[in-house]
Formats: sequence, structure tokens, C-alpha cells
Amino acid sequence: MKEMYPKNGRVILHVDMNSFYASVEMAFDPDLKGKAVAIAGNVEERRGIIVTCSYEARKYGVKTTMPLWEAKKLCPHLVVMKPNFERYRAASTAMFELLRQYTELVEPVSIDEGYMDITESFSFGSPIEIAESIQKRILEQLDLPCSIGIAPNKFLAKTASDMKKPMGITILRKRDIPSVLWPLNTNDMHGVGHKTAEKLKTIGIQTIGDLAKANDIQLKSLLGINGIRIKERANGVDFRPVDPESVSEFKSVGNSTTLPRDISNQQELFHVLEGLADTVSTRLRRKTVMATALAITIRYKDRKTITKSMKLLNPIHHKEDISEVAKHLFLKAWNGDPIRLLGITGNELVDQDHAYKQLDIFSFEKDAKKEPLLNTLSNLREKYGKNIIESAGKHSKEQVENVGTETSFNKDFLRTFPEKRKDEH
DNA sequence: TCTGGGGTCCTAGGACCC
DNA sequence: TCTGGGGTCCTAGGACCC
Repeated sequence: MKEMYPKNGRVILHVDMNSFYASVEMAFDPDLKGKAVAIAGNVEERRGIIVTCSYEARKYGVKTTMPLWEAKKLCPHLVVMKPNFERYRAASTAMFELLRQYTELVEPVSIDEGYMDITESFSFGSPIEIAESIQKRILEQLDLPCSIGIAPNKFLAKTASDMKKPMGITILRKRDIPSVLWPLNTNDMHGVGHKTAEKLKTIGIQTIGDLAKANDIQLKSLLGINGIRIKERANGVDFRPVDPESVSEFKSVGNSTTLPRDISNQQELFHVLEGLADTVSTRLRRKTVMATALAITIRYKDRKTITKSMKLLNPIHHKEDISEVAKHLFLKAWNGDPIRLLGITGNELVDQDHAYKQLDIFSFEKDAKKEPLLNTLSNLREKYGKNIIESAGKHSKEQVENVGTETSFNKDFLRTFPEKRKDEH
């Protein structure tokens, strides 16, 4: 089996859990086995959609992202459940622990799938023996089905795991590419969605094989750097390493909600924002990070979606601060129309300890940690116009100190200000 | 009475700097 | 006699994925 791969080639597995949420519910309550089960968001409200469904439900045409009412029409006896994320997280943790018994090189990509680099794991057997062992043990120990792809890189492994569901094991070798990969339509490719597939059609590219042979210049002008990348993938080229650390390097934390009805009353909307800020605050703290930038999302009833974002002078994680900045952004973005969805996202996250250390360097007030940091850029902008650095520079010393007492911002601000200016030349 | 909620990455224009 | 060519940062929006 080993000589199947080039001497210095890698062996990558992609482990993909089959209809994960529904399978976890069935493992939890075996009475559900064999039934048409669907997990749906917003079950008791309108606009619920199918998040995952069992293979029995799929037989009736029920699909992921389908509106709930439509799924019920197709399958009247559908068992609809709300998601139990704690259960799924627990199952996910157990699954990844099992994978790590074969190698440390395990990269979770989402709650229900991950890559493994088993190039050095030959002591556990051939790649296919390892895949069989993993699949069998996940089924026996967790009562959960999965599909596994075996290939020389991530893209091909991911493609392979998708080819046989449920409970498949598929090997995709480089030499299989022309016969297996190339006949497929481009939008079957991971990384090519509806829009890209449509664009590709305009230059006569329908299949992955067409893409593999496409003209670089034309692709680049049509799709930018992504055009080149998907062409490489279509040729089975993908050098991305399996990175076990990537999972802990999250870059944003957000919360959004579709309102039970479209709302245009500002007080109600503010109340929603406060709830979202509370959730984001809790999630930030749980991850012991703070946000250095904040964004809000507004979706109107015609589904037009806009975002408004802002970088902050200091990292925040208190709900009061998040709420305040979010409302500020909201008022700048909202055109007064009825709103369907609101969201808040914290971006440019920094480690909490690191954030406090920075405050210490600026010899921040001793009680700074007790009081919410009402010293965001938005406050200062509201008081002193849009360019706080410039306008503050024109204030007298007393005025600047006034800013400080009102916003508990003074020392930080005064020390940061001169450093912001680069040397003249 | 169509289309949730969690994310990542990329692009493009304007401001600003040297 | 009004104007170049880098570069970074910020913001908005789009595409994609599970």
C-alpha cells in the first residue's frame, strides 16, 4: 500500500461525519434511528430552515437550508428538533480525541470534519487500514457514521470523502484525476460556488476538466487570484499543510438573529442589539479575548444586507462597551427601513492578558478593570468630530484633559497620540 | 407569505505617508 | 505651470463553506 504514494508524498485523510447533528441525536436517543429526523433553527417561529437531516428524511427530498414549512410539506411525519449544541460539541471533542490517537497532525475544520496527516503513522498500518480502523471505532464507540477520503493532499482528500456517503472510504490518487475529477461540474468543487460557476460558464468552462486546462490570464482577469488557485486544485495541486494550531486561531466572534418579525422601532432594535452584545461579550470572555474592531450587520426585509465596522483604540469585551459601539454604528448605517436581521461581530481579537498588559504600560487608572472601558473611538468621535487625532491636536491641554475625565481615557490617549505621528521627512 | 447562524478569505477604493 | 510611485491602514461588500 505504501508504494502507492511517491516517496516524499504525503498521505492525508479527510474525516467527514455524516449528517452529524441528526446522527448525534440518534445516538443519544436510539428510538429516532430509522426515522426521518431534521434539525432546524427557529423551529417555533417562521423562517426556520433545515440545518441537517437524516438520510431517511433525504429520501423525501428534504435538504439542508430548505425552509421548514417546505420540508414538512414533502415529509409530513418529519421529526423536527432544535439543535443541542452541547451534545454536538461533546461528540465532536470525543471524535477528535480518537483521531489524535493516530497522529498529532489533526486539523479540525468545523465541528464535524477534520484533516489528518498520516504520512508518518505507518506503525498503525496502511492508509486504508487506518481509515477502516477510525471509521469502525467512531461507529462502535460513539455510534456515529462517517466518510473518509484518502489522498496526497487536502483538496483531493476532501473531494474523496464526499464521494461515498454514508460510511464510505474513498482513495483518490493523482492518476485518478482525469477519469474521476474532470468529468464533474465545476460547482461540485470545494471552493467553487454558484457565482463562480456561473462566471466560469461565460468563458466556456463547465467541467473541472475544462478548468484544469483553462487559460491563466483569462482566469485571473475573471476571478483574480482565486482563478489560479481553483485551476491548480482542478489539476490536483494543493500544498496546504495540515495545521493542528489553526483551530485555536479564531479571528472573529459574532452573534446575529433573524427577528420574529420585521422591526423599525428604534427602541426595540436597541434592545435586540443589547442582547446580541451580551452574547458576544460572553463568548469573548469564554475565549479570553477582546475585540479591537467591531462590526454590525443589518439585513432589511428585501434581504439587502449592509455592514458597518469600526476599528477601536482599545480592545473591548464588556457588554456595555460592545452595546454602545454597536448602537453608534447602527445609527450611522440604518436608513429607517424595517429590519429583518441584526448582528454584532467582534474582530481583530487580542488575548485578554495581552490587552490588560497594554493598559498597564500606559499606567491606566487602577480601577480601570472594574469600570467598563467607555473610552472607545466612537465616544471621542461623537464629541469631537470624525478625526479625533487631528481635532484633539488642536485642543488646549485643559480641553484634552477634560476628554480624559469624561471618558477615563486621558493617559492612554495622551501617550498614544504623539506616537501616532510618524517622523516628518 | 423562501432562504439561519457561525465563520474565513479576498477585493477594491480612499486616506494618508514617504 | 499640480504632480509619480511606492506602501499601509481602514472600511464595505462579496463569495464561499459548514
